[in-house]
Amino acid sequence: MIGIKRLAEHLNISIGTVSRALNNRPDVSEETRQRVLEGAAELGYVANQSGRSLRQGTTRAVGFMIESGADPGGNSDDFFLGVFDGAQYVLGRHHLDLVVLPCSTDEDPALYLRRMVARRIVDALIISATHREDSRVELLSKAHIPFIALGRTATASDHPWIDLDFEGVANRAIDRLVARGHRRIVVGLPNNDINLGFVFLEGVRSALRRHEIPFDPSLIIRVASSEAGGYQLGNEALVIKERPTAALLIYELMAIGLYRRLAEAGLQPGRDLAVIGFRESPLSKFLSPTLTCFRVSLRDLGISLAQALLASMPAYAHLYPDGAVHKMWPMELVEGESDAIL
Amino acid sequence: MIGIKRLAEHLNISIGTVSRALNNRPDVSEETRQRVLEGAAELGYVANQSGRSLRQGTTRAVGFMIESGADPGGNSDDFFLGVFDGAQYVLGRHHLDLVVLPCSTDEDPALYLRRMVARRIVDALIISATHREDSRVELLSKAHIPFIALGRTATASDHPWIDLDFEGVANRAIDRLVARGHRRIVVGLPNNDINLGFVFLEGVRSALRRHEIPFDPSLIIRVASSEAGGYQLGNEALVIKERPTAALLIYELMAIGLYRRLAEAGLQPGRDLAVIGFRESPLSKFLSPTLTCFRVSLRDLGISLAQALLASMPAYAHLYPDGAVHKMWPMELVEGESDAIL
DNA sequence: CAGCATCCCGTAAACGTTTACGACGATAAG
DNA sequence: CTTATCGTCGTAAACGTTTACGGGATGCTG
Repeated sequence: MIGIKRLAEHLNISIGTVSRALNNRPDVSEETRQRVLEGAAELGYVANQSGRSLRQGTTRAVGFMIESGADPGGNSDDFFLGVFDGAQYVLGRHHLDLVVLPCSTDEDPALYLRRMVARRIVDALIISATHREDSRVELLSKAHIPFIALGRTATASDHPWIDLDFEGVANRAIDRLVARGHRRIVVGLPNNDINLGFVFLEGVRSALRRHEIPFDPSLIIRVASSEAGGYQLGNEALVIKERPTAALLIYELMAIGLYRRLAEAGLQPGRDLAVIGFRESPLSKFLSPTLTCFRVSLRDLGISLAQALLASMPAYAHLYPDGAVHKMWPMELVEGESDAIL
Repeated sequence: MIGIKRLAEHLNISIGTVSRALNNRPDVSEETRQRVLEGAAELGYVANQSGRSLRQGTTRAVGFMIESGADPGGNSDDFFLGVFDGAQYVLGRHHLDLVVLPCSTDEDPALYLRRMVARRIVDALIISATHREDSRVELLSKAHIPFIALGRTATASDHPWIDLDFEGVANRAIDRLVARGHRRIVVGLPNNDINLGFVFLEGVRSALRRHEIPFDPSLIIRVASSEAGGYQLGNEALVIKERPTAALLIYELMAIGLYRRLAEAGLQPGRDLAVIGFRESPLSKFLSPTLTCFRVSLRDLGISLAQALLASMPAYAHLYPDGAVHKMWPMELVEGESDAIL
């Protein structure tokens, strides 16, 4: 593979000048710059990032960490692809590449991330699925590595984050169900310590308080964020004495499982049990009955994430003067047939 | 961030010795090696990959390219996560990291890949969704960059690839439908030049030939690999004179759309139209009626891909003496209710 | 005791960039 | 004519590693 040295002697120019020409520095004549660019194209020269990183202490790439192994199927993955798309759009304008870092199964995620930064694979990070107490945000903050979290932590500190407004949305969902006459509402939460579960629950409790409905802990059911979890939730919900009339599910996959369990019991969602699920997915409107849920505009979310990340990177902060962001991301109600009037 | 030099003077050892100790070279005493390891742990030293890459000409990472923007929702993405998981398992044993390279929307994929290798982001590549004529395999072959393709190309040459056995599976599906009395079978193919569409069609034609059923081009319908595409396929299928009695769909998302279109026409899949879809996804068994489809063990596929890739990398080839691989990946029938007897 | 092999370890070059610094010629100002 | 300014370019150091090479100490053999 050809380096800058070979390119320089091919053109009979010093390598310093070649470098300056390629990097659009001012102190090189327009004529030689053209020669250099043509020569580079001709020889197929592309800068070796190792050398560049070593000198500049910076790689032009940011990492996006997804949770792959941990919770398979937990998020139907149009989510990530949509967010990617937006983030990549913004980062691409700055010639930054976006690489995806899978969550290694047998390594501490925080250490893995530190390693990827120290190895100069990426300069900055987008992390998602933050847990209640998340070792990643602690380590990244302490190490002063630029990052943004999709999701808060319990001790939401001063690092930049954007979080889906699960609290607000839980409130609106409860309002809607109560307005339709429901008072016993079962709530499906994830059975791990992912933070949005707690946020969601908080929203439910505050809404119930507003409507002066006593909080019944037996209506809170924690299951896997999967179809199987939804099925199990159905199992547990059906044996609750004083049967609930509505269900609020934090993942749309749970809805599929719940639908199935209800069908087995000869019950029909939307008639025998009102169902509201988060988040809208490609499935939602092909379920029967169609699922009432909340939509988040994925691409815009990715764009905002990338912008907030850039704002927290010293080299780009001046372009995004709003500074590091703490933002609640709104979600929009999508009416389906699954939450009937009592 | 602390480098090897600081670590060396902290220990009063030369940096050469420190490097040798960390890399498990033989010519360093066991005692000093221990001291070095302890010191590294104490100071939190982790090798800078830029320096290492520059010296060795190698980064310990391989890239996995997915198609993100091009065909949104084309593959429901449990597919990629499953394959990842397997690939990462194998690569991790060799201390290789796996990074995902999204398919940039506004850049030629082949050039993008070349850039990622030249920039020393990755050493080798796994590419997927190969097209009929794929500029990526041409460029990567020519540049002697180690890679493996998930999917053949039209001019399937001597580069390593693993391909889902769409031809065999098309044969089995046709056999099954014919055995159940169907003779007019509509086939849903993707409307781009992704190679598996052609392979699939080839399988269909050979099966029809075996059963001495004339090939009717009007039964081949090319649509987007999405739910919307399936709906459109339904539109077109319903107006075919001499109505087909069965449908073979290359993507399971098409099945959802087709189901919907049939419902609107008052028809029921599995009774009025037999449906077989590829590939099994989390959805398949929650459709009603459940979808007959074919299963591929994703994790094993990822494992095989990684092994074949390693076999084609000079530094690892000796560990996988089977050499570069051309392999057809088997798929297993999952019986559902959607392909009725005529 | 000379000679030799062995075991460790230090020295320094090399990888491909970027960039501070200085040099050179040409032009403008005094 | 001298001096300052400016535009352009070459030189060389630096980034953090790895590794070929050589050298000193030690033990062994003859």
